[in-house]
Amino acid sequence: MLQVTDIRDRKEEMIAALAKRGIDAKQVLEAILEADETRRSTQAKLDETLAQSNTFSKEIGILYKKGETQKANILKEKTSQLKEASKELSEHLNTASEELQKLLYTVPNVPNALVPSGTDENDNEETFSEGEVPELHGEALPHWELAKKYDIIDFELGVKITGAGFPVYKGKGARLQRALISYFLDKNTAAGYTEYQVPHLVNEASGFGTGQLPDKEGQMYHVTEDDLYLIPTAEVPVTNMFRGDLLTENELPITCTGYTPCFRREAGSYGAHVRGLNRLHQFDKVEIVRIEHPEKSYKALDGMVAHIQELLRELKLPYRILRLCGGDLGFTAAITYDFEVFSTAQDRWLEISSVSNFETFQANRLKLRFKDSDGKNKLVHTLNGSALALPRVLAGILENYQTPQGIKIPEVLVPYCGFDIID
RNA sequence: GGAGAAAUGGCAGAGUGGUCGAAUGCGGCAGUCUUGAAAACUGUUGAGGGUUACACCUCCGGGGGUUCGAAUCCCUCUUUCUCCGCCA
Repeated sequence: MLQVTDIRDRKEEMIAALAKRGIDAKQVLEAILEADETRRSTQAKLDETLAQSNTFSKEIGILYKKGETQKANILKEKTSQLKEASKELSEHLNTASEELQKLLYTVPNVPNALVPSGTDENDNEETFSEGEVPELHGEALPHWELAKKYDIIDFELGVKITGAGFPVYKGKGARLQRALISYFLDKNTAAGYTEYQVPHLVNEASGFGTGQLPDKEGQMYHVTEDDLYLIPTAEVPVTNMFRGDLLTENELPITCTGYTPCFRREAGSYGAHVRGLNRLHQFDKVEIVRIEHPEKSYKALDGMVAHIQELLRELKLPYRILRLCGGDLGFTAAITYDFEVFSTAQDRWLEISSVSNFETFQANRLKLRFKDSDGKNKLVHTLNGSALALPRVLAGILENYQTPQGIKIPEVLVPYCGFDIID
């Protein structure tokens, strides 16, 4: 959620930046300013009325003590009238605040200066690529066929017990996945992130805090009986641990990592590209989250990018980094870098990480602040990234490491797996 | 799931209708003393909104109500604790 004070100060600048998303925000921002104006003037009137009635009430108390009931009764009458006025004003205030809130919820985050304008994924900017695409002997198989051949992932079994998009990992497949989780968590904690295990269901307030609600409601599984949501990413519970906090400057940065399964309804996203592990309703992910001083958040973002690069380098997977264009940028992000691994067998790039700086957009919803050196309360910047999303890394490994003898295990994972080939 | 108790400032803990935003203690901060530190003593110390700065408004778990006036009374929700039941 954008800050109204920001809109007041730099409306034109924001409109120009939002245009990179293909949005003309002029009208909405002006409507916000207007709604805010109404809200504030109503608040002022209400305060005034309450102040008057407070002083009267105090006087009444004093008059009663003196025994001057008649005078007190006159004041009582006056105060009753004020009370009615204040009731009306506070209703106005509520509607004005709701109106403002509703408008604010519709505006996505303002893209950072680095974000290219563009409408879809074709306009994303490749900023880096590294790693060798392996020479595959004979016919290279896609991972869903490899999974079957070596009996390590059973998609049909998942369909039987739950439905499409809920695979069952088996034997060395399950072990490889567990190895990856451990490896990622070890690397993240070694880089200074504190490991957390968090709930996999969250309440409504948490969904709002990180911006999944109300916009993407349809993407989360909703347990209506208890009004809880299955998390679509660890970002939600991890970031919300700090919801409403007022931190001291020296508590920053806060850095967390956590492994969780992620649940996504993916309503309406069926098609050619969703085979195998490419798109699932339930998948595992190790996430990193940072809560940063606003002046340091972009440096932190670079650090996260470098950290994820190291993971991919160690796994020896060919990858590239994209800077998302305005049109492809998520609602809450100011800037996002996507990491993609190339799969030779599928001849396509698979997204395995997405790293974003949300600046104050989430913090404003979360009311997550810190006290700066001047003693003023300021919103922090929040950032997060996948390190990494498991299924597509798994797919990348299966496809890129396949040999006639079997699937080799990346060297760094061998100690975690306890074997060096799947055959 | 059933029965009971509770929720107050960073923490502990008073306050049961009227100058209560809230006693007191601890902690924090500043000062005196000291070569320095500790101890002792003195002062200060909740948050949000608003204002150039004041004024002023709001906040005693959340929401609603009674009243001229609520931390205090009523309703409701949530959470915590104790006991019972069930259970990985």
